[in-house]
Amino acid sequence: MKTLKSAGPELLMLEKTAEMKTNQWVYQLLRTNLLCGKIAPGIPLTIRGLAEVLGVSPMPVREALHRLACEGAVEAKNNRRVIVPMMTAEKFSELCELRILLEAHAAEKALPFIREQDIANLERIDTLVDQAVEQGDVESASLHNQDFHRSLYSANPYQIVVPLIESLWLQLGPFSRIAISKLEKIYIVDRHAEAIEALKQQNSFGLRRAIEADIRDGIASIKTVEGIHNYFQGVA
Amino acid sequence: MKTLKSAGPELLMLEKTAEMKTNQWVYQLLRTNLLCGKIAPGIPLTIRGLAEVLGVSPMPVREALHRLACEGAVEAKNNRRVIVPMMTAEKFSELCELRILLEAHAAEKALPFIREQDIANLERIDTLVDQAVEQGDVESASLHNQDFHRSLYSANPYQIVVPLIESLWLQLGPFSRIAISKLEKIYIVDRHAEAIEALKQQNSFGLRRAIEADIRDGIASIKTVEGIHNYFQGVA
DNA sequence: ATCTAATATTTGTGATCACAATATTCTATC
DNA sequence: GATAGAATATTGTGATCACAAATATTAGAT
Repeated sequence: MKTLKSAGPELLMLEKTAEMKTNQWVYQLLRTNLLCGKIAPGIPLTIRGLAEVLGVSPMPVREALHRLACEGAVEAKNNRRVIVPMMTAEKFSELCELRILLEAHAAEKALPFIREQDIANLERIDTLVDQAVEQGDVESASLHNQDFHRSLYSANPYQIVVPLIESLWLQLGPFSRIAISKLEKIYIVDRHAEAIEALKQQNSFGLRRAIEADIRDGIASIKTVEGIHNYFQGVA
Repeated sequence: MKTLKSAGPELLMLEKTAEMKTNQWVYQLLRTNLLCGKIAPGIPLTIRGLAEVLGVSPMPVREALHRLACEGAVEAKNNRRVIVPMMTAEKFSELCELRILLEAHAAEKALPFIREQDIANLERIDTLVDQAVEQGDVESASLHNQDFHRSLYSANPYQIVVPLIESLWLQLGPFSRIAISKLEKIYIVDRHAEAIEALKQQNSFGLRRAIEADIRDGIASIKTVEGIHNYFQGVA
Protein backbone atom coordinates (compact mmCIF):
# COMPACT_ATOMS: atom_id res chain seq x y z
CA MET A 1 0.00 0.00 0.00
CA LYS A 2 1.30 3.38 -0.98
CA THR A 3 1.07 5.85 1.85
CA LEU A 4 2.19 9.38 2.36
CA LYS A 5 5.15 8.34 4.42
CA SER A 6 6.35 5.76 1.95
CA ALA A 7 5.85 8.27 -0.84
CA GLY A 8 8.44 10.42 0.90
CA PRO A 9 8.17 13.72 2.70
CA GLU A 10 7.12 15.59 -0.39
CA LEU A 11 5.32 18.13 1.74
CA LEU A 12 5.86 21.79 1.12
CA MET A 13 6.92 23.08 4.52
CA LEU A 14 5.77 26.31 6.09
CA GLU A 15 7.73 27.71 8.96
CA LYS A 16 5.87 27.96 12.20
CA THR A 17 5.97 31.44 13.62
CA ALA A 18 5.97 31.87 17.37
CA GLU A 19 2.57 33.47 17.78
CA MET A 20 0.98 30.78 15.65
CA LYS A 21 -0.69 27.91 17.41
CA THR A 22 0.24 24.40 16.39
CA ASN A 23 -3.20 23.46 15.14
CA GLN A 24 -3.34 26.52 12.90
CA TRP A 25 0.12 25.78 11.57
CA VAL A 26 -0.77 22.19 10.73
CA TYR A 27 -4.06 23.26 9.18
CA GLN A 28 -2.47 25.95 7.03
CA LEU A 29 0.32 23.62 5.99
CA LEU A 30 -2.01 20.84 4.93
CA ARG A 31 -4.33 23.32 3.27
CA THR A 32 -1.51 24.82 1.27
CA ASN A 33 -0.25 21.42 0.20
CA LEU A 34 -3.72 20.37 -0.88
CA LEU A 35 -4.15 23.56 -2.89
CA CYS A 36 -0.77 22.95 -4.52
CA GLY A 37 -1.64 19.40 -5.40
CA LYS A 38 1.38 18.21 -3.44
CA ILE A 39 -0.73 15.46 -1.97
CA ALA A 40 -2.02 13.27 -4.74
CA PRO A 41 -5.62 12.03 -4.75
CA GLY A 42 -6.11 8.54 -3.44
CA ILE A 43 -3.19 8.53 -1.04
CA PRO A 44 -4.48 7.78 2.44
CA LEU A 45 -3.72 10.42 5.03
CA THR A 46 -3.22 9.07 8.51
CA ILE A 47 -3.14 11.08 11.67
CA ARG A 48 -0.06 9.41 13.10
CA GLY A 49 1.76 9.38 9.79
CA LEU A 50 1.34 13.10 9.28
CA ALA A 51 2.14 13.80 12.91
CA GLU A 52 5.43 11.97 12.54
CA VAL A 53 6.32 13.77 9.31
CA LEU A 54 5.50 17.14 10.85
CA GLY A 55 7.08 16.40 14.19
CA VAL A 56 4.01 17.18 16.26
CA SER A 57 1.66 15.19 18.40
CA PRO A 58 -1.30 13.51 16.70
CA MET A 59 -3.73 15.88 18.32
CA PRO A 60 -3.35 18.98 16.12
CA VAL A 61 -3.28 16.77 13.03
CA ARG A 62 -6.49 15.09 14.09
CA GLU A 63 -8.10 18.49 14.43
CA ALA A 64 -6.82 19.80 11.10
CA LEU A 65 -7.94 16.72 9.19
CA HIS A 66 -11.41 16.95 10.67
CA ARG A 67 -11.67 20.56 9.64
CA LEU A 68 -10.42 19.88 6.14
CA ALA A 69 -12.92 17.05 5.83
CA CYS A 70 -15.65 19.43 6.93
CA GLU A 71 -14.58 21.87 4.22
CA GLY A 72 -14.54 19.16 1.58
CA ALA A 73 -10.79 19.34 1.00
CA VAL A 74 -10.35 15.73 2.05
CA GLU A 75 -12.85 12.93 2.11
CA ALA A 76 -13.48 10.79 5.17
CA LYS A 77 -14.39 7.36 3.87
CA ASN A 78 -16.55 5.11 5.99
CA ASN A 79 -13.62 2.70 6.29
CA ARG A 80 -12.40 5.56 8.49
CA ARG A 81 -9.72 6.32 5.97
CA VAL A 82 -9.09 9.90 4.93
CA ILE A 83 -8.07 10.50 1.33
CA VAL A 84 -7.79 13.36 -1.11
CA PRO A 85 -10.93 13.07 -3.22
CA MET A 86 -10.64 12.22 -6.88
CA MET A 87 -11.56 14.91 -9.37
CA THR A 88 -14.04 14.10 -12.09
CA ALA A 89 -15.10 16.17 -15.07
CA GLU A 90 -18.62 16.49 -13.68
CA LYS A 91 -17.42 17.54 -10.27
CA PHE A 92 -15.05 20.07 -11.79
CA SER A 93 -17.82 21.50 -13.90
CA GLU A 94 -20.17 21.78 -10.93
CA LEU A 95 -17.49 23.48 -8.81
CA CYS A 96 -16.88 26.05 -11.54
CA GLU A 97 -20.57 26.78 -11.93
CA LEU A 98 -20.94 27.28 -8.21
CA ARG A 99 -17.91 29.57 -8.16
CA ILE A 100 -19.49 31.77 -10.79
CA LEU A 101 -22.86 31.72 -9.04
CA LEU A 102 -21.53 32.56 -5.59
CA GLU A 103 -18.73 34.93 -6.53
CA ALA A 104 -20.90 37.00 -8.85
CA HIS A 105 -23.42 37.26 -6.02
CA ALA A 106 -20.75 38.11 -3.49
CA ALA A 107 -19.28 40.81 -5.72
CA GLU A 108 -22.66 42.40 -6.30
CA LYS A 109 -23.41 42.36 -2.59
CA ALA A 110 -20.06 43.92 -1.79
CA LEU A 111 -20.39 46.77 -4.28
CA PRO A 112 -22.44 49.16 -2.11
CA PHE A 113 -19.88 48.90 0.67
CA ILE A 114 -16.81 49.63 -1.45
CA ARG A 115 -15.05 52.82 -0.38
CA GLU A 116 -12.20 54.64 -2.05
CA GLN A 117 -9.60 53.02 0.15
CA ASP A 118 -10.98 49.60 -0.73
CA ILE A 119 -10.48 50.31 -4.40
CA ALA A 120 -6.97 51.52 -3.71
CA ASN A 121 -6.31 48.33 -1.79
CA LEU A 122 -7.65 46.18 -4.61
CA GLU A 123 -5.46 48.04 -7.10
CA ARG A 124 -2.48 47.39 -4.85
CA ILE A 125 -3.26 43.67 -4.66
CA ASP A 126 -3.78 43.52 -8.41
CA THR A 127 -0.32 45.01 -8.86
CA LEU A 128 1.06 42.23 -6.69
CA VAL A 129 -0.70 39.63 -8.83
CA ASP A 130 0.73 41.29 -11.90
CA GLN A 131 4.26 41.31 -10.53
CA ALA A 132 4.08 37.71 -9.40
CA VAL A 133 2.82 36.54 -12.79
CA GLU A 134 5.56 38.55 -14.49
CA GLN A 135 8.18 36.86 -12.37
CA GLY A 136 6.65 33.46 -12.92
CA ASP A 137 6.04 33.08 -9.19
CA VAL A 138 3.01 30.82 -9.38
CA GLU A 139 2.67 30.46 -5.63
CA SER A 140 2.48 34.21 -5.02
CA ALA A 141 0.28 34.85 -8.03
CA SER A 142 -2.25 32.30 -6.86
CA LEU A 143 -2.15 33.64 -3.33
CA HIS A 144 -2.58 37.27 -4.35
CA ASN A 145 -5.32 36.37 -6.80
CA GLN A 146 -7.30 34.70 -4.05
CA ASP A 147 -6.56 37.70 -1.88
CA PHE A 148 -8.02 40.00 -4.55
CA HIS A 149 -11.27 38.08 -4.69
CA ARG A 150 -11.54 37.69 -0.94
CA SER A 151 -10.84 41.36 -0.29
CA LEU A 152 -13.48 42.40 -2.77
CA TYR A 153 -16.20 40.15 -1.35
CA SER A 154 -15.26 40.92 2.23
CA ALA A 155 -16.17 44.57 1.83
CA ASN A 156 -19.66 43.41 2.67
CA PRO A 157 -19.56 43.26 6.47
CA TYR A 158 -22.48 40.83 6.69
CA GLN A 159 -20.40 37.90 5.59
CA ILE A 160 -21.90 34.52 4.95
CA VAL A 161 -20.71 33.71 1.49
CA VAL A 162 -16.93 34.00 1.73
CA PRO A 163 -16.46 30.77 3.70
CA LEU A 164 -18.62 28.95 1.16
CA ILE A 165 -16.47 30.29 -1.66
CA GLU A 166 -13.28 29.31 0.13
CA SER A 167 -14.64 25.81 0.46
CA LEU A 168 -15.05 25.70 -3.31
CA TRP A 169 -11.48 26.88 -3.81
CA LEU A 170 -10.30 24.13 -1.51
CA GLN A 171 -12.24 21.49 -3.36
CA LEU A 172 -10.88 22.72 -6.66
CA GLY A 173 -7.54 22.08 -5.09
CA PRO A 174 -4.59 22.39 -7.43
CA PHE A 175 -6.71 23.63 -10.33
CA SER A 176 -6.94 27.18 -9.11
CA ARG A 177 -3.16 27.25 -9.14
CA ILE A 178 -2.93 25.73 -12.57
CA ALA A 179 -5.30 28.34 -13.89
CA ILE A 180 -3.11 31.15 -12.66
CA SER A 181 0.14 29.57 -13.75
CA LYS A 182 -0.98 28.98 -17.31
CA LEU A 183 -2.90 32.15 -17.77
CA GLU A 184 -1.55 34.80 -20.09
CA LYS A 185 -0.80 37.80 -17.99
CA ILE A 186 -2.99 40.13 -19.99
CA TYR A 187 -6.14 38.20 -19.20
CA ILE A 188 -5.90 38.55 -15.47
CA VAL A 189 -4.99 42.18 -15.62
CA ASP A 190 -7.88 42.84 -17.93
CA ARG A 191 -10.53 41.17 -15.84
CA HIS A 192 -9.34 42.59 -12.56
CA ALA A 193 -9.06 46.01 -14.17
CA GLU A 194 -12.55 45.63 -15.55
CA ALA A 195 -13.83 44.76 -12.10
CA ILE A 196 -12.11 47.75 -10.54
CA GLU A 197 -13.49 50.00 -13.24
CA ALA A 198 -16.99 48.68 -12.56
CA LEU A 199 -16.49 49.34 -8.86
CA LYS A 200 -15.53 52.94 -9.53
CA GLN A 201 -18.64 53.42 -11.62
CA GLN A 202 -20.87 51.58 -9.17
CA ASN A 203 -21.79 49.40 -12.11
CA SER A 204 -23.30 46.30 -10.61
CA PHE A 205 -23.93 44.47 -13.85
CA GLY A 206 -20.45 45.25 -15.16
CA LEU A 207 -18.94 43.96 -11.96
CA ARG A 208 -20.79 40.67 -12.24
CA ARG A 209 -19.63 40.30 -15.80
CA ALA A 210 -16.02 41.04 -14.92
CA ILE A 211 -15.96 38.48 -12.11
CA GLU A 212 -17.70 35.85 -14.18
CA ALA A 213 -15.29 36.43 -17.04
CA ASP A 214 -12.31 36.26 -14.67
CA ILE A 215 -13.40 32.85 -13.46
CA ARG A 216 -14.24 31.61 -16.94
CA ASP A 217 -10.84 32.72 -18.24
CA GLY A 218 -9.21 30.65 -15.56
CA ILE A 219 -11.29 27.61 -16.44
CA ALA A 220 -10.60 28.04 -20.14
CA SER A 221 -6.88 28.28 -19.49
CA ILE A 222 -6.95 25.04 -17.53
CA LYS A 223 -8.26 23.17 -20.51
CA THR A 224 -5.25 24.20 -22.55
CA VAL A 225 -2.83 22.57 -20.15
CA GLU A 226 -1.06 19.61 -21.65
CA GLY A 227 -1.96 16.36 -19.96
CA ILE A 228 -4.56 17.95 -17.73
CA HIS A 229 -6.67 14.83 -18.04
CA ASN A 230 -4.16 13.08 -15.83
CA TYR A 231 -5.39 15.21 -12.98
CA PHE A 232 -8.83 13.74 -13.37
CA GLN A 233 -9.93 10.27 -12.31
CA GLY A 234 -7.20 10.27 -9.69
CA VAL A 235 -4.27 9.38 -11.91
CA ALA A 236 -1.40 11.18 -10.28
CA MET B 1 -21.75 35.32 34.02
CA LYS B 2 -24.56 33.30 32.58
CA THR B 3 -23.36 30.01 31.22
CA LEU B 4 -25.05 26.98 29.81
CA LYS B 5 -24.64 25.05 33.00
CA SER B 6 -26.03 27.79 35.19
CA ALA B 7 -28.87 28.23 32.73
CA GLY B 8 -29.84 24.66 33.50
CA PRO B 9 -29.81 21.52 31.44
CA GLU B 10 -32.24 22.87 28.91
CA LEU B 11 -30.81 20.61 26.26
CA LEU B 12 -33.08 18.48 24.17
CA MET B 13 -31.63 15.01 24.60
CA LEU B 14 -31.25 12.43 21.87
CA GLU B 15 -30.75 8.86 22.84
CA LYS B 16 -27.48 7.37 21.81
CA THR B 17 -27.95 4.21 19.81
CA ALA B 18 -25.38 1.48 20.11
CA GLU B 19 -23.92 1.65 16.62
CA MET B 20 -23.54 5.41 16.90
CA LYS B 21 -20.15 6.76 17.83
CA THR B 22 -19.92 9.22 20.66
CA ASN B 23 -18.65 12.09 18.56
CA GLN B 24 -21.52 11.70 16.10
CA TRP B 25 -24.00 11.57 18.93
CA VAL B 26 -22.64 14.73 20.50
CA TYR B 27 -22.52 16.47 17.13
CA GLN B 28 -26.07 15.53 16.20
CA LEU B 29 -27.33 16.49 19.63
CA LEU B 30 -25.73 19.91 19.58
CA ARG B 31 -26.75 20.41 15.97
CA THR B 32 -30.37 19.59 16.75
CA ASN B 33 -30.39 21.88 19.75
CA LEU B 34 -28.93 24.73 17.71
CA LEU B 35 -31.52 24.21 14.98
CA CYS B 36 -34.25 24.25 17.61
CA GLY B 37 -32.95 27.40 19.18
CA LYS B 38 -32.61 25.60 22.49
CA ILE B 39 -29.26 27.26 22.99
CA ALA B 40 -29.70 30.99 23.05
CA PRO B 41 -27.29 33.28 21.21
CA GLY B 42 -24.60 34.81 23.36
CA ILE B 43 -24.38 32.01 25.88
CA PRO B 44 -20.81 30.77 25.98
CA LEU B 45 -20.38 27.09 25.18
CA THR B 46 -17.51 25.45 26.98
CA ILE B 47 -16.05 22.08 26.21
CA ARG B 48 -15.90 20.91 29.79
CA GLY B 49 -19.31 22.33 30.64
CA LEU B 50 -21.03 20.50 27.79
CA ALA B 51 -19.04 17.35 28.50
CA GLU B 52 -20.30 17.35 32.05
CA VAL B 53 -23.90 17.96 31.04
CA LEU B 54 -23.74 15.19 28.45
CA GLY B 55 -21.79 12.81 30.63
CA VAL B 56 -18.97 12.25 28.17
CA SER B 57 -15.32 13.12 28.08
CA PRO B 58 -14.32 16.53 26.75
CA MET B 59 -12.82 15.02 23.62
CA PRO B 60 -15.96 14.33 21.54
CA VAL B 61 -17.36 17.71 22.55
CA ARG B 62 -14.18 19.42 21.46
CA GLU B 63 -14.50 17.75 18.08
CA ALA B 64 -18.19 18.55 17.66
CA LEU B 65 -17.72 22.21 18.57
CA HIS B 66 -14.88 22.57 16.09
CA ARG B 67 -17.02 21.08 13.36
CA LEU B 68 -19.99 23.27 14.19
CA ALA B 69 -17.71 26.30 14.16
CA CYS B 70 -16.46 25.24 10.75
CA GLU B 71 -20.04 25.05 9.51
CA GLY B 72 -20.89 28.45 10.93
CA ALA B 73 -23.36 27.13 13.48
CA VAL B 74 -21.31 28.52 16.34
CA GLU B 75 -18.77 31.29 16.38
CA ALA B 76 -15.29 30.90 17.81
CA LYS B 77 -14.36 34.30 19.21
CA ASN B 78 -10.75 35.25 19.48
CA ASN B 79 -11.08 35.30 23.25
CA ARG B 80 -11.26 31.57 22.58
CA ARG B 81 -14.86 31.58 23.64
CA VAL B 82 -17.42 29.75 21.58
CA ILE B 83 -20.88 31.28 21.38
CA VAL B 84 -24.02 30.97 19.30
CA PRO B 85 -23.80 33.88 16.88
CA MET B 86 -26.30 36.68 17.10
CA MET B 87 -28.78 37.03 14.26
CA THR B 88 -29.12 40.38 12.57
CA ALA B 89 -31.60 41.49 9.97
CA GLU B 90 -28.86 41.85 7.38
CA LYS B 91 -27.42 38.43 8.09
CA PHE B 92 -30.85 36.88 7.93
CA SER B 93 -31.54 38.54 4.63
CA GLU B 94 -28.23 37.39 3.18
CA LEU B 95 -28.81 33.82 4.35
CA CYS B 96 -32.22 33.78 2.67
CA GLU B 97 -30.86 35.14 -0.58
CA LEU B 98 -28.15 32.50 -0.61
CA ARG B 99 -30.68 29.78 0.12
CA ILE B 100 -32.70 30.82 -2.91
CA LEU B 101 -29.60 31.12 -5.07
CA LEU B 102 -28.12 27.75 -4.13
CA GLU B 103 -31.30 25.73 -3.77
CA ALA B 104 -32.71 26.88 -7.09
CA HIS B 105 -29.42 25.94 -8.70
CA ALA B 106 -29.35 22.60 -6.90
CA ALA B 107 -32.90 21.78 -7.95
CA GLU B 108 -32.20 22.59 -11.56
CA LYS B 109 -29.06 20.48 -11.53
CA ALA B 110 -30.93 17.58 -9.99
CA LEU B 111 -33.78 17.60 -12.48
CA PRO B 112 -32.11 15.54 -15.24
CA PHE B 113 -31.33 12.78 -12.77
CA ILE B 114 -34.82 12.45 -11.32
CA ARG B 115 -36.33 9.03 -11.96
CA GLU B 116 -39.83 7.82 -11.33
CA GLN B 117 -38.95 6.25 -8.02
CA ASP B 118 -37.39 9.54 -6.90
CA ILE B 119 -40.65 11.33 -7.58
CA ALA B 120 -42.53 8.65 -5.68
CA ASN B 121 -40.12 9.07 -2.79
CA LEU B 122 -40.58 12.84 -2.78
CA GLU B 123 -44.33 12.42 -2.78
CA ARG B 124 -44.00 10.09 0.17
CA ILE B 125 -41.89 12.59 2.08
CA ASP B 126 -44.29 15.38 1.23
CA THR B 127 -47.08 13.32 2.72
CA LEU B 128 -45.06 13.01 5.90
CA VAL B 129 -44.59 16.78 6.01
CA ASP B 130 -48.29 17.18 5.49
CA GLN B 131 -49.18 14.79 8.27
CA ALA B 132 -46.72 16.35 10.69
CA VAL B 133 -48.05 19.85 10.02
CA GLU B 134 -51.59 18.60 10.45
CA GLN B 135 -50.73 17.12 13.82
CA GLY B 136 -48.85 20.23 14.83
CA ASP B 137 -45.65 18.25 15.22
CA VAL B 138 -43.20 21.04 14.47
CA GLU B 139 -40.14 18.91 15.02
CA SER B 140 -41.16 16.26 12.51
CA ALA B 141 -42.46 18.78 10.01
CA SER B 142 -39.18 20.66 10.02
CA LEU B 143 -37.24 17.44 9.73
CA HIS B 144 -39.29 16.07 6.88
CA ASN B 145 -39.25 19.38 5.08
CA GLN B 146 -35.46 19.42 5.15
CA ASP B 147 -35.54 15.82 4.03
CA PHE B 148 -37.69 16.78 1.05
CA HIS B 149 -35.26 19.43 -0.09
CA ARG B 150 -32.19 17.29 0.54
CA SER B 151 -33.66 14.30 -1.27
CA LEU B 152 -34.51 16.42 -4.28
CA TYR B 153 -31.07 17.99 -4.58
CA SER B 154 -29.25 14.75 -3.85
CA ALA B 155 -30.61 13.14 -6.98
CA ASN B 156 -27.65 14.77 -8.66
CA PRO B 157 -24.84 12.32 -7.92
CA TYR B 158 -22.11 14.90 -8.42
CA GLN B 159 -22.77 16.59 -5.13
CA ILE B 160 -21.02 19.73 -4.09
CA VAL B 161 -23.85 22.03 -3.22
CA VAL B 162 -25.79 20.09 -0.58
CA PRO B 163 -23.22 20.60 2.19
CA LEU B 164 -23.19 24.32 1.41
CA ILE B 165 -26.97 24.43 1.68
CA GLU B 166 -26.93 22.51 4.94
CA SER B 167 -24.48 25.05 6.32
CA LEU B 168 -26.99 27.79 5.51
CA TRP B 169 -29.76 25.89 7.29
CA LEU B 170 -27.53 25.56 10.31
CA GLN B 171 -26.75 29.25 10.35
CA LEU B 172 -30.42 30.09 10.03
CA GLY B 173 -30.76 28.03 13.16
CA PRO B 174 -34.19 28.15 14.75
CA PHE B 175 -35.69 30.20 11.95
CA SER B 176 -36.17 27.29 9.60
CA ARG B 177 -38.24 25.66 12.33
CA ILE B 178 -40.23 28.77 13.00
CA ALA B 179 -41.05 29.04 9.33
CA ILE B 180 -42.50 25.56 9.25
CA SER B 181 -44.36 25.90 12.52
CA LYS B 182 -46.10 29.09 11.57
CA LEU B 183 -46.77 28.28 7.97
CA GLU B 184 -50.32 27.60 6.89
CA LYS B 185 -50.47 24.05 5.78
CA ILE B 186 -51.78 24.86 2.35
CA TYR B 187 -48.71 26.84 1.40
CA ILE B 188 -46.23 24.04 1.87
CA VAL B 189 -48.36 21.51 0.13
CA ASP B 190 -48.80 23.84 -2.78
CA ARG B 191 -45.14 24.60 -3.30
CA HIS B 192 -43.96 21.05 -2.85
CA ALA B 193 -46.73 19.87 -5.15
CA GLU B 194 -45.73 22.50 -7.70
CA ALA B 195 -42.15 21.27 -7.51
CA ILE B 196 -43.20 17.66 -7.99
CA GLU B 197 -45.40 18.63 -10.91
CA ALA B 198 -42.49 20.47 -12.52
CA LEU B 199 -40.32 17.40 -12.01
CA LYS B 200 -42.85 15.22 -13.77
CA GLN B 201 -42.92 17.60 -16.70
CA GLN B 202 -39.16 18.04 -16.75
CA ASN B 203 -39.89 21.75 -16.44
CA SER B 204 -36.67 23.31 -15.26
CA PHE B 205 -37.94 26.85 -15.02
CA GLY B 206 -41.07 25.79 -13.19
CA LEU B 207 -39.00 23.82 -10.73
CA ARG B 208 -36.83 26.83 -9.95
CA ARG B 209 -39.88 28.93 -9.40
CA ALA B 210 -41.49 26.37 -7.11
CA ILE B 211 -38.38 26.05 -4.94
CA GLU B 212 -37.85 29.79 -4.80
CA ALA B 213 -41.48 30.30 -3.85
CA ASP B 214 -41.26 27.61 -1.19
CA ILE B 215 -38.35 29.38 0.45
CA ARG B 216 -39.93 32.80 0.12
CA ASP B 217 -43.17 31.55 1.68
CA GLY B 218 -41.18 30.36 4.66
CA ILE B 219 -39.46 33.71 5.01
CA ALA B 220 -42.72 35.59 4.68
CA SER B 221 -44.31 33.46 7.35
CA ILE B 222 -41.47 34.18 9.74
CA LYS B 223 -42.15 37.89 9.57
CA THR B 224 -45.70 37.32 10.78
CA VAL B 225 -44.53 35.71 14.00
CA GLU B 226 -45.35 37.77 17.04
CA GLY B 227 -42.27 39.02 18.81
CA ILE B 228 -39.90 37.69 16.17
CA HIS B 229 -37.71 40.74 16.64
CA ASN B 230 -36.65 39.29 19.97
CA TYR B 231 -34.80 36.62 18.08
CA PHE B 232 -32.64 39.23 16.44
CA GLN B 233 -29.84 41.16 18.09
CA GLY B 234 -29.34 38.32 20.52
CA VAL B 235 -32.22 39.06 22.87
CA ALA B 236 -33.27 35.62 23.96
C1' DA C 1 0.69 -22.48 -5.89
C1' DT C 2 -3.79 -20.54 -4.15
C1' DC C 3 -7.16 -19.58 -1.14
C1' DT C 4 -8.58 -19.21 3.66
C1' DA C 5 -8.03 -18.38 8.50
C1' DA C 6 -5.48 -16.68 12.22
C1' DT C 7 -2.24 -13.42 13.87
C1' DA C 8 -0.03 -8.98 14.09
C1' DT C 9 0.00 -4.25 13.00
C1' DT C 10 -1.96 0.07 12.22
C1' DT C 11 -5.58 3.32 12.81
C1' DG C 12 -9.20 6.39 14.81
C1' DT C 13 -11.53 7.36 19.02
C1' DG C 14 -12.10 8.47 23.79
C1' DA C 15 -10.10 9.50 28.24
C1' DT C 16 -6.88 11.81 31.25
C1' DC C 17 -3.16 14.97 32.46
C1' DA C 18 -0.10 19.13 32.18
C1' DC C 19 0.27 23.78 30.96
C1' DA C 20 -0.28 28.47 29.37
C1' DA C 21 -3.65 31.91 28.43
C1' DT C 22 -7.85 34.03 29.73
C1' DA C 23 -11.46 35.21 32.80
C1' DT C 24 -13.21 35.89 37.38
C1' DT C 25 -12.98 37.03 42.16
C1' DC C 26 -10.93 38.96 46.00
C1' DT C 27 -8.33 42.51 48.27
C1' DA C 28 -5.88 46.56 49.23
C1' DT C 29 -5.54 51.34 48.37
C1' DC C 30 -7.11 55.87 47.50
C1' DG D 1 -17.42 53.25 47.81
C1' DA D 2 -14.81 52.83 43.48
C1' DT D 3 -10.90 51.27 41.16
C1' DA D 4 -6.57 48.92 40.26
C1' DG D 5 -3.86 44.99 41.19
C1' DA D 6 -3.10 40.36 42.74
C1' DA D 7 -4.65 35.79 43.50
C1' DT D 8 -7.68 32.17 42.08
C1' DA D 9 -10.45 29.48 38.95
C1' DT D 10 -11.64 28.12 34.42
C1' DT D 11 -10.69 27.26 29.69
C1' DG D 12 -8.60 25.55 25.28
C1' DT D 13 -4.66 23.19 23.57
C1' DG D 14 -1.28 19.63 23.16
C1' DA D 15 0.53 15.23 24.68
C1' DT D 16 0.14 10.47 26.04
C1' DC D 17 -2.26 6.14 26.90
C1' DA D 18 -5.86 2.45 26.42
C1' DC D 19 -8.91 0.17 23.45
C1' DA D 20 -11.74 -1.52 19.68
C1' DA D 21 -12.12 -1.78 14.83
C1' DA D 22 -10.13 -2.28 10.51
C1' DT D 23 -6.16 -3.46 7.69
C1' DA D 24 -2.09 -5.95 6.46
C1' DT D 25 0.62 -9.97 7.01
C1' DT D 26 1.57 -14.57 7.81
C1' DA D 27 0.63 -19.50 8.36
C1' DG D 28 -1.69 -23.48 7.09
C1' DA D 29 -4.52 -26.56 4.42
C1' DT D 30 -5.95 -28.28 0.15
